[in-house]
Amino acid sequence: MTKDPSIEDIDDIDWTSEDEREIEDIPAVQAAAAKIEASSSSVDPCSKLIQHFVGMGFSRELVEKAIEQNGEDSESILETLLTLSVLETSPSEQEQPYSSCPQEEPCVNGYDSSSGYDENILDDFSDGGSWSDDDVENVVSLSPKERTLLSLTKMGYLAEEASMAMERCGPEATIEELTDFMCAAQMARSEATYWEEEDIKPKIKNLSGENGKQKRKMYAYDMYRKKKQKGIFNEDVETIRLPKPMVGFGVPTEICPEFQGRTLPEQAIGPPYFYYENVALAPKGVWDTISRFLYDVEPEFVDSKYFCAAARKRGYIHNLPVENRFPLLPIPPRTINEALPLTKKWWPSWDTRTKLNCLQTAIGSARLTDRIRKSVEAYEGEPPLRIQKYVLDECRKWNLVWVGRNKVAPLEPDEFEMLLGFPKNHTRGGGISRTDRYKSLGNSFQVDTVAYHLSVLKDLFPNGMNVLSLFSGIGGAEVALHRLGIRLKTVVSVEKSEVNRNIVRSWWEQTNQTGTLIDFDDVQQLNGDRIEQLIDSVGGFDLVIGGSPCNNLAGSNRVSRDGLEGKESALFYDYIRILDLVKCIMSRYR
DNA sequence: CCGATGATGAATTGGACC
DNA sequence: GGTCCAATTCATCATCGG
Repeated sequence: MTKDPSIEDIDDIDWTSEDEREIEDIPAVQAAAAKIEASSSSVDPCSKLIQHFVGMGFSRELVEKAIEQNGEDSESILETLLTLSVLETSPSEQEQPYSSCPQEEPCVNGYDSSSGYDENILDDFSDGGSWSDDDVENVVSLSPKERTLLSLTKMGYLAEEASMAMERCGPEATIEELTDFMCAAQMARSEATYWEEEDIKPKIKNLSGENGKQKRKMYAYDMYRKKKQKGIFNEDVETIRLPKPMVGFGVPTEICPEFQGRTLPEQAIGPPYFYYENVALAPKGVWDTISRFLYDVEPEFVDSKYFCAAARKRGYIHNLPVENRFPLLPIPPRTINEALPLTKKWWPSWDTRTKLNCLQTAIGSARLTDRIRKSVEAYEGEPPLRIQKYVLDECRKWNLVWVGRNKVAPLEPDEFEMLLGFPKNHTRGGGISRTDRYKSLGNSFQVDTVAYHLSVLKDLFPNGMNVLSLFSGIGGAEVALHRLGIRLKTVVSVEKSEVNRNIVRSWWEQTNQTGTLIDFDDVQQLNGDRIEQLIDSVGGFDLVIGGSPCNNLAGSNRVSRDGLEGKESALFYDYIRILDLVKCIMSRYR
């Protein structure tokens, strides 16, 4: 192995300390909310108005001042309050005065997976949440605009920012549209080379116009900027585009031009390293949201057809270096022909497939393969184009391969394993049914693809790694690291399915691991205390890796493709919750 | 109860064409 | 621009037989 210049100084890994940003991002409104005094029993006509705004989280002094200036026009009072509260938190002591994305909420507050997003916030309010009971009735009496504003400030946005966004996006805008806008605004601001505290407003105003002439690489920023240029009022919000070809920051086989490194957003830089995965073809806007919550890191979209004989279009968001990657050896067969040599003999010339489609959780039925056999059998030589098209369409849809004269069949579970880069029989036996094997494999990583991305860790951690593996499934991440020759010191694995946990456990025991495997069955068990305790005992995590459930995102789901807020896919918010906790706790240790 | 099976489209994107 | 066509997709559910 060639000596890489970066190997020598492992201690110099450029982790920027995060110590500075502990609690500075608490918006003024929240700070004010913390010191709400008991409501006065006074009966003067202003008191109701005062209570009204105090209920929103503004301090009493501020409210009185605002009323003094504006009389009883609640609209203008609100404007004044917003301005005043911004002034109260002078940005002078803040390195990033306008940090606004929700994930920057200080970890002392922890994360509530059911909140932190959209209208769930409002539900939290009616439950009391972190607000005192006295506020509840005030909150209920708020106008829709004020409720929205309150939601946003509770999410961690500055009141002025939220107000600005509401102004721009119009009265009908949803919370998501508003957070989108503010995130875009934050990105635009982060472009500014210098930050002058006295011209906050001009900078914000500048958002709608053109900003910054400096040339940069083609990143998400540009897409957000394009979105803004097209006009924020447009219904169609521009989403993150999938690259074509789908090779991410590079694959070993294809020559990938025009990519020369990337610069990560400051907040994305570890420790720990993190690696998040999900389906590339998610409903509109999903990847924008995911990216936003993962520190605005641009997703790396890769199709595993560049690594094996089956397609697998996935998005990966990670903060790993992208230089000097290397593939797992041996290089797996790259065509159907090479991967399944026995099919070659029966493969008709008019079936031009060289790659399989995505390996999914369900397989084609026997009845279907029978229909196909009959329709092809009816002809001596080549069937007519109409039949060819029918057969090919079904073969593509169900990933069928030719296993005999006029006979197609779905792939076997061990062929799934091989194509996905797992050892043979990885999911076999030990009490797992055939149906469950398909399901577990269909939901897994393609090991070669993930390993290629993780390969940069080998030189960074010559003594091994501590890994926090969320939604582990059948252990794709663990297998990838192991096959890279990276020692696994401690793996904390979270996986709901018992059969999957058994698979990983028995793999662990069969591969002579020298480390420790700790598993949990529920992400909810990983609260702040538990994570702190784990970090204490293992000495910190080097990598947080996982792909959260895709069932509510995947195209094959005809029943509940509900997006990121779907029942299972919403567990994404547990990923970021846990990642954020790890990040915060680790930063304290340094 | 468990495991296997078969029926069940829509969303999204890109390209060709007008 | 708009419109059509083609391709693709880490799935869910009721049901049936053991």
